[in-house]
Amino acid sequence: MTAPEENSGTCPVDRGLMRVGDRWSILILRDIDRGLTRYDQIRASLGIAPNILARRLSALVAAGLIEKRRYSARPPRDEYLLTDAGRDFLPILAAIGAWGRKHNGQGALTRQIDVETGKPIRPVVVDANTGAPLGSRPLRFDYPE
Amino acid sequence: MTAPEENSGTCPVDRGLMRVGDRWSILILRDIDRGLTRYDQIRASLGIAPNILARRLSALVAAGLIEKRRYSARPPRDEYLLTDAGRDFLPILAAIGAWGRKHNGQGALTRQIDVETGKPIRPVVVDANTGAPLGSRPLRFDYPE
DNA sequence: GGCAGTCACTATCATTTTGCAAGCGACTCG
DNA sequence: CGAGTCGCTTGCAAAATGATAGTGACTGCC
Repeated sequence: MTAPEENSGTCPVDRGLMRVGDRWSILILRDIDRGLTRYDQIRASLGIAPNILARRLSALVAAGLIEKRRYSARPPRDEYLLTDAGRDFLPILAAIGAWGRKHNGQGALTRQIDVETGKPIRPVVVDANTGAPLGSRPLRFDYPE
Repeated sequence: MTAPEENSGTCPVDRGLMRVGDRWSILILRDIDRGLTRYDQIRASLGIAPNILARRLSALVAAGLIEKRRYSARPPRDEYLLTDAGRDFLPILAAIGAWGRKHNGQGALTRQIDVETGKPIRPVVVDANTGAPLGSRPLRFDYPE
């Protein structure tokens, strides 16, 4: 993928997508969050080819979203854990999930439940300054320099 | 991309990614939101090859995220506009942008400004039930049937 | 009318990425 | 010792992507 021309490099969305980028990576993060931290667990869950999974995992490690940790020395076994950057990405997953449920959501779907209230969460993106959901107030773009 | 095995079809994240899926599509949505609604505007902004852009645009139309509208009959000219589903996706873009800024953000980056307050927005994903940012309270997954 | 120019593509072909299937090395368990 | 599990790698076919060139519909200008 070549570099953009006009808007080169100044878009934070592009910066974000450079690091996660494809569908498999995002589904892998979801699985690790669900507790599927081992290679074969993820492979079985996603039905992904082994070479592809290996490539995606090392790309995610290189991008700093997950890390590989040895949890057993004697059979040598590793698991993949989210880094801080990876954990920071999880709310976006939830927002994508809410969108998917709304616009593509026939049939039974998995949900996330708030443990304290017992209710399914309803992820919404808000502006932390005003508390208003994005889309409810007018915005403008601000381009640097 | 083949179908997942174990977790087949019940994940709303997967449902969402089926429709947007790749990096170009997401960058196209961003550009349309910025007001670049015409083919050549988007092509120049992204530096994308014309055949790829045409394919992505028709995929986004087929997925119901954008629509093609003729705004001039006499030179026949069309523009691409966001549908409701497409507009619903924009807050996720903002959240991805916030993540990109935080974890990959050296150099000047574009921002979105709240027109009323004049301040840059700070997108955060919260649970609409509790108002708490995701990640601040324990959650569990709930699988159907 | 003829010619240059714009816009929105399509066609062709090379390159890259993805994905299936098979195999492999380290180890455990019986 | 032999079968089985886990976490991959290798080889190769198929599909997607991307660079480049060209096309058709029109406008505007001599």
